[in-house]
Amino acid sequence: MRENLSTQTLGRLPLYLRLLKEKQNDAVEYVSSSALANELGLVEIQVRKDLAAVSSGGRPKVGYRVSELVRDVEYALGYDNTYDAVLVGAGNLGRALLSYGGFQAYGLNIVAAFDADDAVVGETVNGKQILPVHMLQDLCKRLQIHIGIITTPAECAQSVCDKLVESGVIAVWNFAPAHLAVPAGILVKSENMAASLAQLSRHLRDAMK
Amino acid sequence: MRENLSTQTLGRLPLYLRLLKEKQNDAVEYVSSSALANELGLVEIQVRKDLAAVSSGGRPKVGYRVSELVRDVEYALGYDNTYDAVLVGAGNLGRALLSYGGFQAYGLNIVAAFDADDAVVGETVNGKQILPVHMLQDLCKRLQIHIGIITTPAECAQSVCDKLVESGVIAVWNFAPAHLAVPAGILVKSENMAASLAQLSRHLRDAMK
DNA sequence: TAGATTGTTAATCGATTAACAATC
DNA sequence: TAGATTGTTAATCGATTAACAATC
Repeated sequence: MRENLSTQTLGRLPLYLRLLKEKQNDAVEYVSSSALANELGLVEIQVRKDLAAVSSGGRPKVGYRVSELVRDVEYALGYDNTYDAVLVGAGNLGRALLSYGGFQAYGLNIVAAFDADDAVVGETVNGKQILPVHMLQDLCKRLQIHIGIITTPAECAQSVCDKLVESGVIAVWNFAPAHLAVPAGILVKSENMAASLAQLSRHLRDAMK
Repeated sequence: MRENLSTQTLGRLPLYLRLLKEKQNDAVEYVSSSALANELGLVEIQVRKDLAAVSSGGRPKVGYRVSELVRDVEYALGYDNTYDAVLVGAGNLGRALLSYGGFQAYGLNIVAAFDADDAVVGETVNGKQILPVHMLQDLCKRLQIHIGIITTPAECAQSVCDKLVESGVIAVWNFAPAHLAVPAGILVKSENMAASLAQLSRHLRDAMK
């Protein structure tokens, strides 16, 4: 059970977790690497490597204990803690994330949203108030918010990011199609839907001809 | 200008494109690899490698012609064609994607949505009708839809995917947290928000102690 | 014991980075 | 010409895969 996981391994852990919880529901006690690999479209040796990185291991001939694996994977994913977050930019995407609610399971709790547009300020989405953006910094500091979600247009993303960092945010989840520059020690994770779309488009073009 | 791009390179192309278009707006004619690298937080040699893979190249001492690069990158991304798509699962996330509208710029046109819940069937989101899911296959075949977007709960994702593939869809954009098995030749691109969240959670936990 | 399954060590593969040559 | 910038070839690095040993 190492401390440092590769980004690749970390990215596969949620897939394992979902499947493991399904097994748990079905009262399955042990699972083998080949079973997991099969259901997830991976190769078994990769599954073993990944699991070895986060868990204390399985038993030859028996496999891995599901309950143990669930616990270890959840710990590795950081889902054992819950963190408060703010969201900036209450447009379509921002509202969708506010409404979604499923993030709780991942340890993320959005406490408030902010927008620069007075027309939407004051609204409530899924029990979360949309506040004017000038209140952003004060609230982050007061509530000691450490995660910021950016769903603004690309033009505002950097300045919003700067404000968040200034107010104590150390992890930024960025949905704006912009590169964000941050000081060392701050993590920016950008969702890159354009990249996914590009893969789809190319596949289609190649398949069509 | 090769035909086969690595997934990594493909993933960076949208970042270049956004920046290049900004330059174009500002009437900048030439740009160097170091300028691009700087603004995107990359190293210049990587920028040159990426651009070499999609464009016929720049001029020493001058740099790359912005207009040429925009054209070549767009082509590489497959944004020169527009493809019709259907969306299945008109929940929070599904509606958000329907409303978003920004996908047009990436060559994606969502023509209709489907849902299993009669309560939402008949509604219109952003001019797009929500149809009952039993009409899915017929419509896909009739309109020759080749892209399917899955925003259902995880439990339904595989069966929806099967239906899409049966009806001629060859590229699937999957937002459900589930692994989808498909025949050879079909591309599944899964958005993995849980993986991003895991990175944020871990960073926070590490930073906190 | 034999066989299934995990875990470790080595080999391969691909992407990134470095060094340097080519060019305007 | 000199210097800046691109492009190519080689080295490094990390992740995946393969071979095989350990274990129940």
